[in-house]
Amino acid sequence: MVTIYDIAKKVGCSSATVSKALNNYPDVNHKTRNRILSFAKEMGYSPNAQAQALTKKKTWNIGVLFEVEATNKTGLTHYFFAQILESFKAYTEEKGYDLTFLSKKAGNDNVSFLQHVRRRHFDGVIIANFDYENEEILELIHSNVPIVVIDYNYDTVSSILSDNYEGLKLLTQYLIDLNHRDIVYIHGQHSYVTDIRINAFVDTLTENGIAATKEQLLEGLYYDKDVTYQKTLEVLQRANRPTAIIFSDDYVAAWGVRAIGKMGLRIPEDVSVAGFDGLEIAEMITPRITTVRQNTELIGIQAAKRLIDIIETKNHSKIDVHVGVELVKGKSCKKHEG
Amino acid sequence: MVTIYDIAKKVGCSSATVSKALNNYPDVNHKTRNRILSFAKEMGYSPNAQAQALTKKKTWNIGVLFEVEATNKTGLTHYFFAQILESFKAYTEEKGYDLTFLSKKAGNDNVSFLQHVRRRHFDGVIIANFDYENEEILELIHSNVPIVVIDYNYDTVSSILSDNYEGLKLLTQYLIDLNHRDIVYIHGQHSYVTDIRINAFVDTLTENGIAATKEQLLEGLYYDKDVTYQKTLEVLQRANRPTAIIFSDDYVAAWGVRAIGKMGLRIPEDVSVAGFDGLEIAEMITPRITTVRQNTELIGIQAAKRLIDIIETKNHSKIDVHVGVELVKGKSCKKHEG
DNA sequence: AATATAATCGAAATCGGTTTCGTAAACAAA
DNA sequence: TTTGTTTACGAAACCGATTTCGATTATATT
Repeated sequence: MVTIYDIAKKVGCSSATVSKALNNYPDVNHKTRNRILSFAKEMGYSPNAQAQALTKKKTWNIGVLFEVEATNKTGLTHYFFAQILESFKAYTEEKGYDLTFLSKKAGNDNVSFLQHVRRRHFDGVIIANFDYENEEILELIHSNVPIVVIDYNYDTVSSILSDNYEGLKLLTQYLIDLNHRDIVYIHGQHSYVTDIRINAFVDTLTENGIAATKEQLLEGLYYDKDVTYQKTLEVLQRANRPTAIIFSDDYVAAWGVRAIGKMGLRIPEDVSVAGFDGLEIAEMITPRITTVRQNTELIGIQAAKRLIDIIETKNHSKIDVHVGVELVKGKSCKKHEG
Repeated sequence: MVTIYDIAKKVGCSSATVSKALNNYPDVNHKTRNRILSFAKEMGYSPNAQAQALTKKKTWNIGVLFEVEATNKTGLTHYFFAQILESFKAYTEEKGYDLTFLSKKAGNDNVSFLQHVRRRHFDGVIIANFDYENEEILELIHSNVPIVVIDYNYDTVSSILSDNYEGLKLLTQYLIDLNHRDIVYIHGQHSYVTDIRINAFVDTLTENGIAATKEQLLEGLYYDKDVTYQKTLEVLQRANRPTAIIFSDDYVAAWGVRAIGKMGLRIPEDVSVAGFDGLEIAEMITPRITTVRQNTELIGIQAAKRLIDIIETKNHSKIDVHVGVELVKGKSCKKHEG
């Protein structure tokens, strides 16, 4: 590897001058600078990022914590989070930051997430994780590391969230407008976002003069097809079958559709179905599933912007960004005649 | 941040001794070592990865080049490659390596992929990219950086590949056994893998005494729903409609199914359909699509193993790993009566 | 007791950069 | 001509580790 010392030797100057020339310091003669620059190019010089990080206190590296435990869909293959990460990545890369996954191993030893961050000296960390109350996550959250969180809300950390209340309100109102009264919401496991959605669901029913019953809420698991399949069968076998089912997300909705078919029921003639997230899958299934699209691209960009802002201004203050959602009508809901 | 110098001061020894204690050198007294270790823990010491990388010539960092250009599904959201990356990530992390995406920006300046690698001093690089003949990729390939490539074959670089020949042979033979003679293969853009698959398709037809015609091969684009949709309509409007269509992958097959439905044709009664890759989508679609499952988990693991082996043994010799495939029968193919 | 050997430690060089500060030379102002 | 300013450069300290090698002390051997 070519170093600034190699260049200095060739040019006949000191390493300090080479460094200055490469970093556009004003106190380098024009001719000297040009000689240095052309030699650097000719010799194929690349600055050593580790050495630079040591002196400047900046690694141009962002840690990514995208772990989805408690489900069968992990991190990268999680349709929803993968989209967010994709968009986040595009923005941060454009700004010159590299993305590195946060793991619990570093070389030969086991480390906590925070320790990992301290070792690699990430400039910041982006978190999108289901298990938000995990101790190691909390340790990170309470550290002084620049952090942005997606889909959760901590007291002190900036977060990016879709307008989930609006989302479930739109969906519920849409079904009510289609004359549905007996709507079941198979929601995901409890979390900040889930609670908001449940509130929106119940509020909207209430606002429309419909008394919400306990039977209308069923706890499932986000992105878990098996649990959802069971819960769906359970609901369908009830004496008074609901006329509409809202699933926690599009992925499980797609499997719910299968369960409904298994029972010999038609969608939307016998049961109306809705999902959440706005995954492409919702479009691919027959019938196309009505859903609420979360703007994953914007979520990723906003998260990136906020994080880079924290990093570069050192202003850690909590700023939450809310991203709008959109009702996407498929072919899975129909006016209830009854 | 706590450094070894801080610890040395507290303990009353030199930084050299601290370093040795932390690295299990034999020439440190038992009591001294324990004092150092307990102080290190108490003070919350984390070694500085940059400083370590500078002296040891190892970053414990692997560069990831997962870019899928020329399609609408980019990197992370590419169902197939996301699965591979997920598995690759699990294995490499277990071995202590961190994964960092390779980009074309580093801090404030634009760099080539190779320059990026030189800056960050990645221990190795994993490549899974459609545009394998891209100049910057070739520059990387021809460098001395430890590299493993997925889904392509270079003269000098180790690669991991599914047995694509076997895959398309299984599929074609399956359709022939179902009495299909007029089978159209809407394959992906030309590449190492595509050519193998086409050969397998043609060979299998020939082996069964069926003369392959030009009309049976149509060039589409992997993971591009629009192109596929058009090509599918084109095929269906032919005077002599094929009885079976093999799509380049499950994703486009799912959209092909839609096109077929649009034409008022039934699957599998009017047309049999098959995909490739073994994506979950193939199972979610109605009818379930017959496909060839690529073992993404094994591909990821093998790639990780090979790369780490190159890194740790410094033996760059080209070793190719072939991963078996499996025919997965759905409900999209039916015996042709005619 | 004298010598050989083992155990323990630290000074110093090194990795590849950045940045401060002092200085010499060149130029301008008095 | 003397003084004051720029301009251009480099020595040296520093970032946070690792590692070699020499020195000192303690222990074992004869």
